[in-house]
Amino acid sequence: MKRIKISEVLKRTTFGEVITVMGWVRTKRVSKNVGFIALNDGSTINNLQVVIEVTPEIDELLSKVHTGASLIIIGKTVESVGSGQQVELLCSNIQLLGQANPDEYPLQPKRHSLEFLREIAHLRFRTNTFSAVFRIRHAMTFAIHKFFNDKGFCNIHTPIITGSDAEGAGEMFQVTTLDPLNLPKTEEGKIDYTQDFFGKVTNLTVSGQLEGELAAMALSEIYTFGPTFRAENSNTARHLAEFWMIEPEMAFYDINDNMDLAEEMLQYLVKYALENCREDLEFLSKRREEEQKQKPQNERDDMSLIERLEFVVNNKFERLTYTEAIDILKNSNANKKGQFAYPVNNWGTDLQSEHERYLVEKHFKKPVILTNYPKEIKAFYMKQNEDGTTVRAMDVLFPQIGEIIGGSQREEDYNKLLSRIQELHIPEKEMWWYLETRKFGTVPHSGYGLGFERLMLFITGMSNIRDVIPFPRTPKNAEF
RNA sequence: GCUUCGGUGGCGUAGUGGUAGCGCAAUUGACUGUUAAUCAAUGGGUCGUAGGUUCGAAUCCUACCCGGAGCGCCA
Repeated sequence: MKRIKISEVLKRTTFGEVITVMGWVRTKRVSKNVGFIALNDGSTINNLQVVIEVTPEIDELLSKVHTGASLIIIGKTVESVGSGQQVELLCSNIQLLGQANPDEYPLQPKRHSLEFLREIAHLRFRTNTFSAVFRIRHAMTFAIHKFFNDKGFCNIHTPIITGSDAEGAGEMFQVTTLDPLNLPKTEEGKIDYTQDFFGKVTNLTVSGQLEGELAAMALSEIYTFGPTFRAENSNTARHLAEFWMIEPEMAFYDINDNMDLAEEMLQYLVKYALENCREDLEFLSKRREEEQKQKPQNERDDMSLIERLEFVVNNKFERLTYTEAIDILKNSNANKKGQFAYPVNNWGTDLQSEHERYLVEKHFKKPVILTNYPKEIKAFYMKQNEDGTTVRAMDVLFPQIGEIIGGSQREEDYNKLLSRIQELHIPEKEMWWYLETRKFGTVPHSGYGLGFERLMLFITGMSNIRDVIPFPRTPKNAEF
């Protein structure tokens, strides 16, 4: 008989049908005449209660059924006698697919720490928290494609292996098939990469932006959604060595169009989660509330997870320039009282995490978009303003996580772009194809990068980025 | 990479010089409907690793490994 998913069974309002379900045991409670199994198949956070009338033969089988075991159950849907669920399954046949020895199976019906579950990432999908997180992750992936598709954007697959070492976004992982114990050498004694697989040095991409711009110069509005790799030795709850990034690039968009798109997209995605992942969000919201109780009063959230998501959907983001932000920070009580580890004195220095958090969480109490940063602290490809000192960059700052989006209007003027490349000693020869877009039919254009896992942190209320990607890659950790 | 806290049964932890205790989970038994059931009993630890100090080390010292938080780099 065909398997019916538990998410479907739980929606039923008519009873009496004999059906087959399959799943994993969450808990088992057996007394003399009746037993209960909470069965979960991952289709929903909720379990199906299976009711079993205990006979000697069944009792023998049930003694092998523990938390984590997999079962096929054939039974009749009945209206629940107990509270806690509407429908339950009266078991007529039970088949044990796979046992889970309780002496070895690490997930027992009790609270486990996220740190412990991270060490058993192969099994953590089976917990409520992680199944909820990864169902939401899927929904967000789908919503991103839907958002851009509905707007007529074209999804572009940019390369994962890149021959360009000038993407300008951080340390790279080298890709090579050379034997490290027997490297071919040139006459000068350097490594001879002409003998490597691609005949040159190649790396894993740190950004698909430059290639994305090429596509936007013909298709007008494109986006990428792929993995990116940074070999930075970053040890924080907000960084991964392998993460997923969404990078739209739009021809004929100026910085304001860019901000409008970023804001509309973020609100769309949060709204999509609220409308399509309600049960999982409610579970995570409660989970976070429990977690908050462990913290001192002054460090606790002022809103629940769901309230915070609703707040973002219903309020415009605050937009201001870097210069305005510096003024606010300089004149803030926090600065005057010396509460910042890095006091704000000078225009021109980059904002620290504490400053971004002050603006978002204390001053405006809503998402903030900062624009027009000093050119010295931003990338070479950003459009230079007429003042000669700032560029049309934009950072979207979110509560709890800080920078969720970084973007800019791109410099479309060939000569200005070239002189910036030369000033920063970026290998000009490597950039020939990028420069040619400004040589032939250049147009004003803009784009940004959204860190997918940072979005996931915000949506799920999880506090460590390693808990919103199935198999996190961080310094000294590539298990599984 | 820096700062800081930590590593004790499967998990969460107490124990700051005299050779380990608690809670949860597990196991067994009881219970005619439970909701991470309840009640009773039982088993389980060379205290991260290596070295040192001491009559004696989970506890003090040194080095290393691993994890958390914060910072830097950024998405």
